[in-house]
Amino acid sequence: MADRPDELYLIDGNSLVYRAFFALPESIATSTGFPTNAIFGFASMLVKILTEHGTKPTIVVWDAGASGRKEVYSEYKAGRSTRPDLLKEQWPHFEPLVEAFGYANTRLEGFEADDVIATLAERAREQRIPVVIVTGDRDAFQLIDPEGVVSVMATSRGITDTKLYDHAAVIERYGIAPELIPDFYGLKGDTSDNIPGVPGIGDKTAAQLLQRFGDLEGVLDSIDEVTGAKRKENLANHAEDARVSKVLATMRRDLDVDLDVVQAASQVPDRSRLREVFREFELRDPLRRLEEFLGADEAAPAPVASTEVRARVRAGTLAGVAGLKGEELVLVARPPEVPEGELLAVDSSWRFAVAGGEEVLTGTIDGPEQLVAAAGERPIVAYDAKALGVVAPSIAHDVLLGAYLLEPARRGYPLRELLEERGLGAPGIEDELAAEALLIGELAVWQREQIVERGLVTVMREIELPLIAVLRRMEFAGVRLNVERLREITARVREEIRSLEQEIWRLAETEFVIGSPQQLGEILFVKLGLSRKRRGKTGFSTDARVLQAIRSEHEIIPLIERWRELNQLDKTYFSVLPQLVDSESRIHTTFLQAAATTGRLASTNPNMQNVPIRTELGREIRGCFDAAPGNVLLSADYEQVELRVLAHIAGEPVLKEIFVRGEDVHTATASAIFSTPPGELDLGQRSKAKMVNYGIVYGLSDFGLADRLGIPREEAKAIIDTYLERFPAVRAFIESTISSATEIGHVTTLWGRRRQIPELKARNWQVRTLGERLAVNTVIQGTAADVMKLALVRVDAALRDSAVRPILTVHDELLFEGPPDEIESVRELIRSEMCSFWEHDPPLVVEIGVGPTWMDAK
DNA sequence: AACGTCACG
DNA sequence: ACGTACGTGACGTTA
Repeated sequence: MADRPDELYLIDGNSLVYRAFFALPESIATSTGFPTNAIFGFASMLVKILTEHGTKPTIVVWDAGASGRKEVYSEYKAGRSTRPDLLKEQWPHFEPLVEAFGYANTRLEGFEADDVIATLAERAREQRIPVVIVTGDRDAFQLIDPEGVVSVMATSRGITDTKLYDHAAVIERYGIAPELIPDFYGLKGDTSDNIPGVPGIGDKTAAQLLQRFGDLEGVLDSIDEVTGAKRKENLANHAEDARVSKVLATMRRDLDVDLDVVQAASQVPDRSRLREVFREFELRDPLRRLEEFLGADEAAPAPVASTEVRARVRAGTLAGVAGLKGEELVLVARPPEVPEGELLAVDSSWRFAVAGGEEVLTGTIDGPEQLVAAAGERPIVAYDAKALGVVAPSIAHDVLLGAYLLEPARRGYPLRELLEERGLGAPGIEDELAAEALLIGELAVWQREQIVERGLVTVMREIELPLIAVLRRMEFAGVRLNVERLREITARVREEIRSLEQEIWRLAETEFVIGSPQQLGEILFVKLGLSRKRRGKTGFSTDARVLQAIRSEHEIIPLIERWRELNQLDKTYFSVLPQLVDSESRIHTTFLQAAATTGRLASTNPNMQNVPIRTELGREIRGCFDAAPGNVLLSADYEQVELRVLAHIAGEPVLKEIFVRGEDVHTATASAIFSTPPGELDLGQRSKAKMVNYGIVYGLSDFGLADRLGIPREEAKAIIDTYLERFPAVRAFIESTISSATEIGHVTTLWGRRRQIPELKARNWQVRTLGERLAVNTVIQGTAADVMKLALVRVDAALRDSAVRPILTVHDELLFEGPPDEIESVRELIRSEMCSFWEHDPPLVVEIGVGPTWMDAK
């Protein structure tokens, strides 16, 4: 924090404001409805810089023209939509905000902020004053110098996500030095500024060409040596475009800016004005962080909570709402079926609406704690209650989950869409949130009827609703990542990637982009003439199966396979996970409860459900997820849930028997279908049987099985026929599932979760057979999902008084963390909670492992 | 935005 | 006559 005191911050105002505006939902607004998304994002950014780097001399630069670029290229920034109205309204408020921070605003008529910043940075650099440029525009990287005087803080995904780039970081990210950034954009273009570049050249190719030929002119001079006929042609035809693009992307450092960088920048924040502005725009979270930073030495600020409602009909208070004063109530028509006092809606900026009696109270609060206090014991009806970030005491209904249970095959469930479909429009209330609350209420009423009608009450009440809080706690707990260990592996792997890359290029006799399936296909199947297998829409397939098939034809293949494996791990884990850890080195995924059509959960940002395990290196990555000091991990896996579910639902005696006896199911299946005693089977037969077992679950066909096993279709058909003969109840199950689904249009799981299967009605054979597979698979996979979700709810409840907590679920596995002795003492409790609700034949079996890391626990 | 590829269950 | 195993999410390339 207290690094170099005299670091100068140069902020590209336009860039950050635009980013904030487009990155944040338009629904962010004050309680009077004034849009504040850009203000919120911009302020958050400034607060972040302030709290993380301290009070620094800062200049915010604004656009005041196009720096003559339009004359160079008339289409410059064409196609960029004019400033939206919602942003226009916010525009007058940025500069006063900057002033309140004590920062200087500046602009130069006729020029873009970019060039002013470049000029100021250049001046500072000459005086060897360290500069940090804050912007969302990547072309600013060209200003970074090798001496480490000028660096760039770039916003990434969101708005407060930033990364600091120095000379080395740019090379690492782009493969070229900062000085070459204009050349780089000259080649690849920049869609956001409508800079054309050369068609067909993206990041990778541009970097590679520059590495090879030095700079843009070098590339254009050596077009003959460039690989690929099309690329050659494009370069030749668009050489002039590239030159113009480079000029457009080059920042001017020689403007006549009348400003003393040191003097202008050094001001003190005006605390009371800051508070005033933040309060005016109801920027609660940023204000809280700001207050923390400014310190408690000053007089305690007034509470932020406030309520304001336009359509005031009568005044009153709502008992039990803590921390709120001076509310005004709106009288509205409440849907009579919504029980009194249910809290109806909260949005992401902590505005809320409560239906109480015949009133709806709207207002704003500070955050989660206050919401829980305000809700008290009253049940909540919300849209995506988990996303509120609070573990609410009682959730009566969630319209997101309701929509999901009613139509699990949909892609998404945006609230607007759900309301629109029900014909729920504006109810004539001015306050938007109050209106939304009522609409959600009405939607909830309708959904509840439908849920009853379709037999979904159990799934909703016993599974999905109780699960919300459990998932929220797991997300909140997170999983610890041993960053040190991960870094060691990273270094090793990147080294290997580099040498593989060299070797691959050497064998190919050209430096191509290995990660481009198109270029790789060209090399393998045209240049090297290896056997072509499948084709995709755009060219030859080069996927793992194809490579496997032609592995012996050329020594380059194994290298490519290895490169793919390593490169994927590098990009997906090594370069991402360290960015995601919190201050305690923990990673927090988000579980998606309304995503998978079968009823399974999904996980995102990061996806913790596809962390590698099957390869050696994959296991090493799992080994990086460990328990906090003084704790261990416990992993509890259901053994063969899906096949057990199949055995139960189909009522298949032979399959049940296998499980009851505790035999290896694949070996036993092999013995049955090959009519061979288990002891005389070879490994190939077991793995064939395994394929068949999975195939059954997925809705197999002879064609698919033959393809996977690499055997003739007749043989595959024979295997399947024998299987279905030996397990006749499975055949009956498949047939009856399909015929009933065709008749009634849907299938259900053991707990009543339901999926509509319109595919079965399709005229197209391909779609119809897909429907048949979906029908069978959904019953099995969906029931297994029910099992896991129920287990989670039960185990979580059983562990309420324990120091052991669930932290992850991966379809048939649960991961827990806790002190070793406690872990031992709850081990059997976990097992029994996971199995005892399933009083069926065959029983469920759980395998438990304990260890310091996720890998050891498996 | 579409496609290809690949990680998991 | 058709030419596929089910369910996810993340990443890179290319258009």
